[in-house]
Amino acid sequence: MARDDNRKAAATLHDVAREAGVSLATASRSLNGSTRKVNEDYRARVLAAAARLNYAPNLQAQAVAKGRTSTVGIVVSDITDPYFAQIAGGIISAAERGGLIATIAVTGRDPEREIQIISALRGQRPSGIVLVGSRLADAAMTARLAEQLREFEAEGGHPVLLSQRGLPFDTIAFDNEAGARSLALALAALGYDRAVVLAGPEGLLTASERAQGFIDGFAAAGHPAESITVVHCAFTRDGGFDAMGDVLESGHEPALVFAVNDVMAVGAMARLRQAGLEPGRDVAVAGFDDIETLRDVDPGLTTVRLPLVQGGVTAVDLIVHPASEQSLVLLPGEVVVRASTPGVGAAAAAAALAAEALTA
Amino acid sequence: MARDDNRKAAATLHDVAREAGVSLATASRSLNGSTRKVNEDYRARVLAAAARLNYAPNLQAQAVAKGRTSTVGIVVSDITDPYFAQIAGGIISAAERGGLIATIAVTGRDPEREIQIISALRGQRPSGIVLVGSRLADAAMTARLAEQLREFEAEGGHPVLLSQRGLPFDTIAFDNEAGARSLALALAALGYDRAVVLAGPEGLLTASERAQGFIDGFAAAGHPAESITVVHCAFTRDGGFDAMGDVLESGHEPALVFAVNDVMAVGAMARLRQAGLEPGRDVAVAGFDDIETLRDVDPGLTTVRLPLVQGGVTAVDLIVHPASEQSLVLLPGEVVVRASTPGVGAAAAAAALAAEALTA
DNA sequence: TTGGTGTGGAAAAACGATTTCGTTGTCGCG
DNA sequence: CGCGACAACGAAATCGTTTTTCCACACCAA
Repeated sequence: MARDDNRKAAATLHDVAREAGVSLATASRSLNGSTRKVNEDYRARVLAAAARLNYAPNLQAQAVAKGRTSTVGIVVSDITDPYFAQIAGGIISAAERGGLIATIAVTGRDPEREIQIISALRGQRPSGIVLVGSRLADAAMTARLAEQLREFEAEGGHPVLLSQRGLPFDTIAFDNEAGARSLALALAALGYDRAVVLAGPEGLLTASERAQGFIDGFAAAGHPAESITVVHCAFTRDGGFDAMGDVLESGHEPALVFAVNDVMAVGAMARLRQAGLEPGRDVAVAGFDDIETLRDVDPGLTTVRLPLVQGGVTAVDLIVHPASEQSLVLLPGEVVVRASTPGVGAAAAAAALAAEALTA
Repeated sequence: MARDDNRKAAATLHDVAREAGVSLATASRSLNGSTRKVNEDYRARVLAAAARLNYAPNLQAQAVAKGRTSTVGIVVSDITDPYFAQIAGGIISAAERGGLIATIAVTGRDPEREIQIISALRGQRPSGIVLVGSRLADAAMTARLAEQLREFEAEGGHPVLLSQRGLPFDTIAFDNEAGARSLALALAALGYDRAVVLAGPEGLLTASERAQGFIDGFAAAGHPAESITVVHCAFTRDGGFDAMGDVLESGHEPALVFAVNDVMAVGAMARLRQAGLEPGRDVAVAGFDDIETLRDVDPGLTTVRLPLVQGGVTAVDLIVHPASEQSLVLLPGEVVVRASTPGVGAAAAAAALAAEALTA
């Protein structure tokens, strides 16, 4: 049979009211929370009628009547990237817990598209928008984006920036700089005194914060800037892979490679293996993020664990319970040392000894 | 300053019309497609006014007026699982290309919650719902779910099932059985004649299809059912890890382990290492899905590549261009042999030789 | 000039909810 | 018995759109 037969319109509140023999207003009041009370008999009648008709309130109509929706818009660069997936997971589950519907859009890392998306999202009149991902150091673009967000805010919406600082809105950021600095200190303590930094694209704030933090940490440990070689590349697995290739082809075989995110680190490890070098033995590798899916790579990847899910949850919190003033939440990372950076020389021996003691 | 100062309501179509000095109808007709034509001068005036006021049409109101939205609802078990993330990525990008907004909800693998979500989603009046994830072999639950989906369809919505067969709606499925069978044949050709199957939870269709396909393939290669040990476990990384642990603790050290998805396979590999066994050398391991993020694990994981993104894209296609009859799309997988299953004995030597020839 | 036709614009009626406000009914108290 | 207070119901206004209806006008052919 063809499929648009026996199409029946969805039951409306009107239908429910008629079925229950009450007025529209009463039906509305009994079905959806209202400040006013309604007689228990009536409420029961309405609920029964609604169940009988399989009634589901038309959210769009509710939204028009109330002037606002219970939706939160999520904007990410790429949902297949586990970094964004984990953050989005936190946002979605927190939203559902708070009775909000999550809407999601992906920018593909295109700032122009990002602005379009925000503009389109405004039409949805969501109660909040969570914009996650890094900002490029492009002043003109940033200004246009800020303009859209300001407009959204003026209309009563609540924009939250996640993992990107510097715009005048509620912001949740991971402390990339401090995390990278701690990581550098930890690695220096393991005896590393030179490093190659796969630094991601120039102008991408998240990436440059991490690179800079690492350089600072190394400096604090007494290693001058010259001990570090910075290589720029895409912020992706392939970026790490290719950049590692460039380094190797330049004849350089580094003792330590720091990739500014885990996905890049994995790419770099793959490239090392392709060159016959074993990560963790011939070349130490460290990453950033502590992506869950990558916790089982071998050798275990030294990295900085970020509370990604918590970041998402906090963002929704800010939307549901807005503070009276603009807030900035800075979430710290935590260094996790694993087998990919075993250490060198005396420091390595000491570290191994400590590990031994720990297991015993 | 406190933040709800100078809140100005969003510009409405009414405002635009007044600003442009035309009627509401004219404004509507010039901004959104309509059958009737409008004078070019007027249209220009309206467009200019809209831009000036930074007008974004209220989608809820449009939806109420038109009786339908241009939204597609996505329902997944867990967005942080890369399997779902990749599918969702395909859906979202295809939706955006088609001018649809994507809404997303996660069930956390709870069938009860899944039904709730569908019901709530109906209230959004989306043009389509893509339900991705496996069905449990629970007849009562399935019937209730089908009831909700039927209702949604009757209201003019378009439900699509992705990666789960057997319900009377448009369906896109991956050919788990054939994929697993091919994998088993390939592994048998490599000389493996016994295997442990980490089979996921009992009653989860995707998992059991893969397990059964593998058993069939092994049988087709001449190895009887007794050559396979089936162990049930959760469909997650930890499930694979724990099940592998159980196997090892039972004193069994298998030559080949087939985990019914990649994430489980990675868990199993981690557990093997913990027991001092090197995957790919001491124990061969195979997975299923060919998750992108896991393509760089070492040793490379033998698996079956599924066109996950394409599955998502196809689902949206079915929503945008509905066929007149119910359709079933079966997407095939492709066996990818990597270093985690090097082969045994003469077969291994032959395989290595062939590989050699290929590189030369 | 007249009648038909095609095109554009203004006004009003949906759409499906919420919410305001007026009406009715009940109860307690003197 | 009458009055006021209070609770709860229902009619109608409202939200921001689309869509229909109807009117005005220009153009064309006879």
